Amino acid sequence: MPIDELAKLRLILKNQGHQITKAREATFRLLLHSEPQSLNEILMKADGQVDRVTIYRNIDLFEKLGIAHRIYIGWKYKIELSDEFTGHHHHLSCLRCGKVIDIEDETHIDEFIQDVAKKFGFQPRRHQFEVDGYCQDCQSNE
Amino acid sequence: MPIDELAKLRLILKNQGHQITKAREATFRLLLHSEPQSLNEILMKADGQVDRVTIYRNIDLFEKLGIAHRIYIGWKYKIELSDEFTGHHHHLSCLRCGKVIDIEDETHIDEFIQDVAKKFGFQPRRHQFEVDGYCQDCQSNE
DNA sequence: TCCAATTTGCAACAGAATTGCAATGTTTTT
DNA sequence: AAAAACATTGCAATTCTGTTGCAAATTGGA
Repeated sequence: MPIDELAKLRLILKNQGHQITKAREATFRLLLHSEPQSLNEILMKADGQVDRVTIYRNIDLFEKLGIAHRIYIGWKYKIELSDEFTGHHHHLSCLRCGKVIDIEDETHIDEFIQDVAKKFGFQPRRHQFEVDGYCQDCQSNE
Repeated sequence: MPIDELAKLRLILKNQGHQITKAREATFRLLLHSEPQSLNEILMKADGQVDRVTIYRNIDLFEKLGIAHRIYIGWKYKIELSDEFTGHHHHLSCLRCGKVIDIEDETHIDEFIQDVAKKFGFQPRRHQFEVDGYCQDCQSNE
């Protein structure tokens, strides 16, 4: 029984006092079940169904509501749905072919954050961890 | 006896077949002994000594040669000289006051990267790790 | 269904980064 | 040390990315 992701979206919007609109659902669908995408890729896929500006605005809103967030891969950022929809994870991104591998083990990272936070009296809120390199396929013909 | 950073720069440029120019040295000096800076901050500091475009181009070159690199803090990116000049490290950045704390212990992170890389046959080249949260001073009056 | 409030799309704008090219500076060769 | 060969710079113009103002359309609630 797959959870209805759209229902979740509607719930979040409603609970936070925002309207449920076609454009928002469409924007959400552009992100759903997809690798992290650049804004440009998203705009391409949208191709006029939803206006450029509206997509920007709705993704901003999604970020504010914690529905989506940016990750930084190589030079650029990409958008992906947030932990609630995809589970918290990090990425290995290939510098050559651009492939993105999701990685999930948090143990080491959490440990590390705890250590460091304690040392500096810092209160961590979120973290970002990205590894760039070459994927199996791209190592030979690098 | 402090290492002459400029000499190091010249060596790298020369070895890779690039010219040593006033503009490149000036651009380098803008980065030296400084917190990570936004491109804008760099352009301000440069203030016409070196042309905007030239700074863009030289920082690109520095990135390609591994002399400098971008880090992402909050939404924006900043430029800093790379490990060879500053030592590899990560950052705790305060979401409220913007303060950046450098952190250095790598043990946990390196371990983790080794584990994961092995699992996926991935060849890591560089990694990025940023923690956002609230620094000691900003926790009370958050 | 009607009204108030929010959201959307368009057009215009602003800022960041890139490109083409002539002028300049750097390196190599003699 | 001068000339030739090549790389780099600065400027103007352009492209790309993201934002703003506002009228028209859509949404949610009575």
